[in-house]
Amino acid sequence: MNLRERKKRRTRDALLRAALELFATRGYEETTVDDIAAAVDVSQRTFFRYFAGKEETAFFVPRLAETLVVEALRTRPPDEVPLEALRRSVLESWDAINEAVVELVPLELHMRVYRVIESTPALLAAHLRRSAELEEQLACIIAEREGLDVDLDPRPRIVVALFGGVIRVTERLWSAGDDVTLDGMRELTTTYLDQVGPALAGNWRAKQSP
Amino acid sequence: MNLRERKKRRTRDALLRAALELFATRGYEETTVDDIAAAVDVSQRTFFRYFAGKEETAFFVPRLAETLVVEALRTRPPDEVPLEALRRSVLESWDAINEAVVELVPLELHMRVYRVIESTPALLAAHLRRSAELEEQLACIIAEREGLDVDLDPRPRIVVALFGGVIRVTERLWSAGDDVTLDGMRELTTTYLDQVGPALAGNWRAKQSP
DNA sequence: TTGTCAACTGTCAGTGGCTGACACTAACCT
DNA sequence: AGGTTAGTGTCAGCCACTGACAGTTGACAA
Repeated sequence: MNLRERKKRRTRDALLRAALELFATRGYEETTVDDIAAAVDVSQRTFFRYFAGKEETAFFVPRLAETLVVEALRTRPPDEVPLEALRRSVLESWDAINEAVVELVPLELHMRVYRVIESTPALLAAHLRRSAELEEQLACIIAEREGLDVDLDPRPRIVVALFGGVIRVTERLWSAGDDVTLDGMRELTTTYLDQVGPALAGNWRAKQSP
Repeated sequence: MNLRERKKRRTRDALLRAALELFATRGYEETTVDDIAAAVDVSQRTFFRYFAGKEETAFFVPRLAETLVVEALRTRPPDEVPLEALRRSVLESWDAINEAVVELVPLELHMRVYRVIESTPALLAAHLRRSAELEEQLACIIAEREGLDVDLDPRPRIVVALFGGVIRVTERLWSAGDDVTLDGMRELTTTYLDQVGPALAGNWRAKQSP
């Protein structure tokens, strides 16, 4: 790797870490791009040569995670039932994310940034849009696995929407709670997904005391 | 009603219509706040005294719709099963929205704006965030109906997430298709919701030819 | 080693969304 | 009619972001 390339990577990493650190401590809206650039001692213009916008820095890790989930689902054994394939893809991709990024952005920092994302309207909106795009990709893969046409058969999109909803709920609970380990997340996800069947079974009150 | 109040309402309505019309024809990002203000012949500053931001004008109708759905769900008979109560609330609120707003923003204009919302990343993101907030409210109401605690029992949030997912999918199909009537939407929603059960039943391939 | 090319960076000027401060006008009320 | 209050315009300024141009620094060959 070139000196040039190394230098580039170094300033990009520095910008990224500075941004995330500032977001996590001071808050997203309270952090200006000038602040981030100043913390790395480059011009504001340079920041925008590495990132398309302030937002992009906040979603660096989530972005990686998304690509890994897609990859994981693509390589799942085709005999698995859709919901099961999705669940396993997510669970297995978390390890990959952690390995790939822990040097650059420690899990603890990522957690703090995630809380900022959820509590900052503009970031939350962006997060949900990204999730929607991811779900669209996943629906297409599921449809292909099952030999269906996404535009003719609604079921792929429906399962993925349901799955995505559950994931979002668990993510929120996870980041709000105090067990911010990977195993905690795994456990939470599993129990919630197991609730899906019962939740749709109809009359809950009748089912609670049989 | 005062002369003052009438004047206020008139400029607000004028700003709203001008904004929506411009969004629908020229596009959201291609329309500046100055354009909107100029179309009504007021200063830019005045625009911001009526709307918190450019975005708010785009979501004027959706905002009304949200409050109506919440109201509808609140007054649903308590013996209905959750998914059914949700479905009926949405279906019945559409008529109310149409009545309440058709003078100010004709259905046809609203449709064009809706397509702009879906094709403009920033607006789509905002739309999804609003939906998420609405779903949170609905989950709380459902939980109350069923005598549950939203934070202890995951099922209210799960059904609402599923329901919301289906609604979003149908909305997209509806606005993309050519039957943009209310009845078309009603029909689409009904059929899609009926697919929920089968979609989760497990192995689709085995079920397709029994 | 040196000179050339290409890539990276800084500076500057400008746009668009949005806000605070202040002065001005017009509607309200007595 | 005259004082009060609400609504408006103007101006100045912040922040995210972009294009244009010039300066600097690593890459590579002669």
